[in-house]
Amino acid sequence: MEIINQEILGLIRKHYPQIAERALQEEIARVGKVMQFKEGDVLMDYGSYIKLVPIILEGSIKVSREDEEGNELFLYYLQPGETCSMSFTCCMMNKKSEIRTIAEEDTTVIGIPNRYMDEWMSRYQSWKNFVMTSYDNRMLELVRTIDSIAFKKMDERLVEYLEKKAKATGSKTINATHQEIAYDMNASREAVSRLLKQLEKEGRLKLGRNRIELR
Amino acid sequence: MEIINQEILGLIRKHYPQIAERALQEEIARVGKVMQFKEGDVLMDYGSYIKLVPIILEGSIKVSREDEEGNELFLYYLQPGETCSMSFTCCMMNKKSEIRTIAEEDTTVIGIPNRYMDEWMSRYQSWKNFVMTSYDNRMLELVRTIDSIAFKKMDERLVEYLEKKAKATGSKTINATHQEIAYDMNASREAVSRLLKQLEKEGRLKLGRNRIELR
DNA sequence: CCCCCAATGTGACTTTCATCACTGCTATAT
DNA sequence: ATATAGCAGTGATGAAAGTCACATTGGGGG
Repeated sequence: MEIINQEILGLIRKHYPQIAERALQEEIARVGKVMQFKEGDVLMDYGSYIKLVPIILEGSIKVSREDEEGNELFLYYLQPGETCSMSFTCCMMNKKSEIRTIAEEDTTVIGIPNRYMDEWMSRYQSWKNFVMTSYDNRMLELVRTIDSIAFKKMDERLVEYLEKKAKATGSKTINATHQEIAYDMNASREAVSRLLKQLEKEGRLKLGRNRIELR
Repeated sequence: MEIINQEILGLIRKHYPQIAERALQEEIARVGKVMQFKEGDVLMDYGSYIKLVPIILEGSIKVSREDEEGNELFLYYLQPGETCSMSFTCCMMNKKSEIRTIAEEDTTVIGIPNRYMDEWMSRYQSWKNFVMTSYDNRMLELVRTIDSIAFKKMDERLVEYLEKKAKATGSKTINATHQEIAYDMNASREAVSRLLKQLEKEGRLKLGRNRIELR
């Protein structure tokens, strides 16, 4: 007999109030596999198959996309209370991953084996709602990403990027090189550097080596 | 007592083989409201609320996004056998629409009142799978749209656009002005004209007034 | 403490595309 | 048949951002 991990149960209750059924909470704590990732760890890469859907308990996960030539583009962050919608069907239909997920900071997730995904959909109202809402939130996030790259100039996009990154890590200080930011935005390092300098002149942030302090 | 529309039932069986349960097929035909749209009709606009989820039987629907300043961007087409995932939660949670959908050609859809959406999810395995797969396909489509605008230049994007449009209408001849194409791509008319001319020089298409013939 | 190297800053030039201003074409309604 | 309005072609110019080349800087390891 498996023992319910009380700590996990507490984290689920804290971050997933929308998962109301006690029986479901307990089932998640019982069958879910707790996984810890260090900053920079790759959870999922292009073309990889996954068997567990990650439900995020602590930390944050960066989701990005890469084309054939290796150009990369940051899509969005996943935070506690969220899950990777891309994984659902990936899991359920045994499809290859279309995205890459990397731990933005030290992160704890609970992996749900895919057979439960499906079973719970029929059995628990709140699980079904959770899954549906997750899909919808991700769609909306993707549409906002499209807005950004289709309608906005680099300076606006950069500000958005920095704000999202700050929010994801919960700190006004961002640790990243201009080159890393440029990769995420699919831009050139020089352009990012010049725009950051401009933002510093406007007093909106302060630059340091490997460090950006937002106001 | 309502009568099952045999024609609708036939169309459902034809375009939605994945909806296997006979009882579900019949229920769709019974409670669904058949709606006809003419080319150019707006099914759903920004900020509008919808009460019916459209399941496409015939024709095709153009889905696009507009920003605050009125810049527009084509996202993807919906075809028979597909549904508007954006509508699910829009419907179920009474949210405003984030997108605009326009009939690309004369189109027949069957509208499912939202209370059934939810009920069927628990009751019919194939409906649940259909909904989940739809979400996933749309996500993938959005990611491909992102690839396009983030990684590709106008010429490639234009070719992709033309190919999608031809596929959606099932014809190698596209009826559209350069201005309309420019709107969809969030580009300038002149740029579209010049690139089309270039493609014509390369022998990849033939230009006419309001008309583009693909090879 | 100094060296080294990765990170950052900067100028010059190019490419892509938008914008503007105008010309010319073609279908159709009177 | 002609006027006209919407469509399409074209050149000039400019802005945004990429690319290349190189200078400068600052922090950690020897």
